[in-house]
Amino acid sequence: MGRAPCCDKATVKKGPWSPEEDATLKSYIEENGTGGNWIALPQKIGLKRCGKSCRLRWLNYLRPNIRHGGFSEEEDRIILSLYISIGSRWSIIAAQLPGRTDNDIKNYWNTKLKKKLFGKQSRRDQRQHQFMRQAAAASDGMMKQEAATGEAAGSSSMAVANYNWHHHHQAMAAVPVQPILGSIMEGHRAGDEVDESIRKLLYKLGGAGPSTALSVPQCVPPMYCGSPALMPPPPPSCPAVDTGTSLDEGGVQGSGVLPALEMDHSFHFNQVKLDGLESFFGMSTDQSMRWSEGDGGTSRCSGICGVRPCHWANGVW
DNA sequence: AAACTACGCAACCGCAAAGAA
DNA sequence: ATTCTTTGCGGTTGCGTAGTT
Repeated sequence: MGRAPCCDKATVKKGPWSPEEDATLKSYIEENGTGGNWIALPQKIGLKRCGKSCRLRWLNYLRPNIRHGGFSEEEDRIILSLYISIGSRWSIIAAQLPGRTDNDIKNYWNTKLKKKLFGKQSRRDQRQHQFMRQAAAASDGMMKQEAATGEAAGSSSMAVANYNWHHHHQAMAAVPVQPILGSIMEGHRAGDEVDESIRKLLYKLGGAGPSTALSVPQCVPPMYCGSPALMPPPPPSCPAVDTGTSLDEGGVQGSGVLPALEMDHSFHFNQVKLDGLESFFGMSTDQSMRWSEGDGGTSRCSGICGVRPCHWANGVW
């Protein structure tokens, strides 16, 4: 038995909205609000539209103070750093950019920003796409682990959503996007721009103490990225997995020193993404982790921890 | 000028979470 | 505690348009 459709697809209108439909929906909501029930709304106002479609139209287009296009450099930076930090959680990213919708940001990322950052090479683009999916899956796994275990008190998503990124990015405003990426690639030097705000955010995201320099092993199964407390014991054959290896000591491309070492946590969280970035820039992949989907959806880490390969599968090293 | 390709954006789809009954 | 409904989200698709051959 299939899933019940949210509306009668035979009678419901699809495709682009007409100005009349827009006007009907807009004027009704402005006068009466949504009534707390999107499903019932279109019938109430005589629109042959699915409730979900109405909601989407309102949120992405008709809502007051919506801005389309014309993303500023600052917005680029915000999107970039949030993407690196939390992945494709567009609604959270949108919450930091007043007037922007998640759909807009998602489209902007997919069509422009990604190319702006990574260049426009189709082969690489494909690899990147694949890598992004894997990275997102890894991030998701981690976030879900946290949610399931009550880590990151108060829910990571909410914490990020409530965080004021403008504050942080005012401090970063002088740094163009490319150099930010560059600094990440060089070992996460963010220089003096890293301020208290991001520390707080990462604390919320990862649950580490606000002044704690995290120590994380270099080879971590995707579902544990960023959650050292949840990790299984290290593989006995993995020399890099000791208790004191933090990223600035060689975690990712080596030697950079981040003033606020709490950043380690965030970057480790996204190490898989950064590894992907390395490959796009033609940097060595020898020491990059390679995530691959195991049989039956099991995530595997085929990491090469410095010297010897280690392997995580099905909950064991 | 026509055919083809790439791009950008709006909208749809399906899943999962949240809330109500 | 369970089931059902609604909402929110992220991924994907489809269409119109601009650019290229």
